[in-house]
Amino acid sequence: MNDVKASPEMEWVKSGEVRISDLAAELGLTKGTVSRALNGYEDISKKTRKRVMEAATKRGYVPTTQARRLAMGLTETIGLVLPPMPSQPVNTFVSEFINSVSAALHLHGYDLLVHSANSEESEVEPYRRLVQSRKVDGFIIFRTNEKDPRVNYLLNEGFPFVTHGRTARMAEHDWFDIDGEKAFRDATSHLIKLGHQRIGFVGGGREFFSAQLRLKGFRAMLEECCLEKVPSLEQPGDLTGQGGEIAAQNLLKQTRPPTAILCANDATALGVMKAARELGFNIPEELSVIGYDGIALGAYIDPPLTTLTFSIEESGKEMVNLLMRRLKSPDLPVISKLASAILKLRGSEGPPSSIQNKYMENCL
Amino acid sequence: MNDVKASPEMEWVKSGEVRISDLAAELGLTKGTVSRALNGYEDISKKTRKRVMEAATKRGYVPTTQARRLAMGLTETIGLVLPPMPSQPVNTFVSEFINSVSAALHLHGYDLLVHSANSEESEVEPYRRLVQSRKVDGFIIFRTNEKDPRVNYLLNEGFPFVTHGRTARMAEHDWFDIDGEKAFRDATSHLIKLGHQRIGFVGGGREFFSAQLRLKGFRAMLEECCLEKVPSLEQPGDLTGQGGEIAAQNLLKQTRPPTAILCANDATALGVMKAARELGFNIPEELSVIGYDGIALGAYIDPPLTTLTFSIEESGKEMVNLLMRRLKSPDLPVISKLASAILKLRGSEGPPSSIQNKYMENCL
DNA sequence: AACAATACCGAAACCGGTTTCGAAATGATT
DNA sequence: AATCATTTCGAAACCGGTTTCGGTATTGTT
Repeated sequence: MNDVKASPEMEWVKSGEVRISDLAAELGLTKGTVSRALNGYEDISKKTRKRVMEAATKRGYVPTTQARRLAMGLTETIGLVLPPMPSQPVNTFVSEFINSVSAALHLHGYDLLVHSANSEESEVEPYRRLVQSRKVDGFIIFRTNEKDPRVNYLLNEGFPFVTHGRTARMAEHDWFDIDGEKAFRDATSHLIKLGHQRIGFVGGGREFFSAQLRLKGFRAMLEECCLEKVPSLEQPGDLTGQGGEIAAQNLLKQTRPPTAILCANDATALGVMKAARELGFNIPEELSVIGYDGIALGAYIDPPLTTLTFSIEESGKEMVNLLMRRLKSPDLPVISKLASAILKLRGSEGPPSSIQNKYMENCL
Repeated sequence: MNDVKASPEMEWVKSGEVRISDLAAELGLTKGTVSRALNGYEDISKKTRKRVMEAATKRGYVPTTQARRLAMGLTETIGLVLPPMPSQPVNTFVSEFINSVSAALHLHGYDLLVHSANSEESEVEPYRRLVQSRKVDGFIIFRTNEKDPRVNYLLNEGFPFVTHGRTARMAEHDWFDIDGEKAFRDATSHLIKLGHQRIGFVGGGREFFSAQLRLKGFRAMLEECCLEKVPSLEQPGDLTGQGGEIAAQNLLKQTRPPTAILCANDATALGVMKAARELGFNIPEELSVIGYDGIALGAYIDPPLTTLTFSIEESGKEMVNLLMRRLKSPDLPVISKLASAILKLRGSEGPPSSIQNKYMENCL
């Protein structure tokens, strides 16, 4: 509580108007001595240290960040570049992620610099600028692609960073990810146990590594349960609601539509549900839908969206931990952390309708 | 296109390894001269300037930001503190807002520092820290309260900032806001023209100035259309889905429930719709619902949510413009900008059912 | 009491830029 | 060719801190 008392006689003290040289002059010391006193050097007598610290708090001295950082040769700042936003209906992830990253960084005395990507220029340009102008010490990267130019650039530069999501070069950099493969194995298994035999999948573009892994988990569980892989039931998407709509139409207009659809994310799932409604499919009676992301809003739609959820706060924290470790000792071997998503049942899935079930039995 | 050619012979040049003194030495000049040459001072001959600039681009020289800022006595950084997030289902506003603010700042050569608020400490503490350590030149504040401690603190300090939303002291600071009053006049008028006579309202807490203004618009239009103000039809909320649910239950369990409900934001509207479904009200046949925020996701639910929408991108841009103006000339009179929201009809509203309508006529 | 060891602080360099001031070189003027 | 005005650049201070190094003053040892 270094609050300046608001006594009437005391004129208002503007914050941060006092410099280290002012303090030094006032105390009859040199600024070097003041600096060492405040930073806990051992070669300062307890008496002077006390004198200095008291004067510092009394005068409300706070070192100028820019100067300190210049002298120490670091920025204590981490960069986060927002990928250009295609009209994604549900960007709740981004703000929560920023929030948790920022909070975690703060614990280490670091700041978060948020930069937006200009969609007209190269994807790596913002990174290049931030590196060259030495505005940041490291990066937090999310929404990785399998072959990610940002990762390539930073690896080439030898610049510290951590990704949220794996990449083709994941052996060369620290990363944090959600085990989407396992998540989709779980979700697929859940549907199969409910009795579903024809399960559709709406993925993300080939460029999204995580979406590929989710597809992989889906396929793996199908195979494990001896269900044949039907190519027409695997539809590509783009992780948006619109993409979900289109994919759902492709799936549901087939002569033998699936009784359940797994979606690579919640936005896609919302699009799928919309298309399903419009085509007259009741959810979950005639069609089960499961998403991925755990957006809170999924609980408010009808029926509430069953989804795979994970802790964004944990993601942020873990990534910051990885990055801080890397900054402290750049030569440590790369490490990674895989967290798991859990299936949050909310009601958009259920057993397939008996009619379809019988139909299926006849076919097999 | 200052890209380093990736010719095989050329060894990879790490970015930002060359300092201004290196350049100066290489050119046989002093760093002062190099600095002035690069910054377009008139007292440098065209020949030397050309020589310097060529050497700079060739060697990939980019001035170290920290040093430049220290020397020039500014941070070129704007702070944005994320308010502690209550479990708001739809935070899409925040990320879009950050994105647009960041992009706009970048055009002016400014960076965006995002800080998260620790809910355990005072609301102004993050601001105080950023001001005292001189990490930012100004602030972007959003989600203002009528009596806002952050605004009080910064006004007291004489520190530049712009708010998104009005406050009790709006005459003393620059602000940008959406005309929520007019927006709710429009929405109310729309419902009345559809034939609604009993219209419910779910607001935000008293602390949210903007929510109060929306209520004001609602009341004004009721009065203008000679509809009596029914206190029980005005329910408080907290701008969350849960708050919407509770408020809707209070409204719909009344003996004469409203035929339409206006909500202070979309999150609330989603909660209202959920509660309405659970109580057996069909939307929009038996109950019209209108929200505010224009979240894209509203288009994917059933029925699609009619809402008042505005451009977040414009908000960000305008606020940055106001702030830049303030930084450039601190003594200019305060100005403000009011943008308008437009009613986006998507289907969650319609004429009241005839039965209720007749019932109303009897009563009047 | 003389000497070595230690505690404590001042002086100065440094981080990497910007900006002011003055001097030297150049050009123009008569 | 001498004088004055300009052009052009070097020197140095400065921004506000941190850190190294060395010199006193003090303490401890015999």
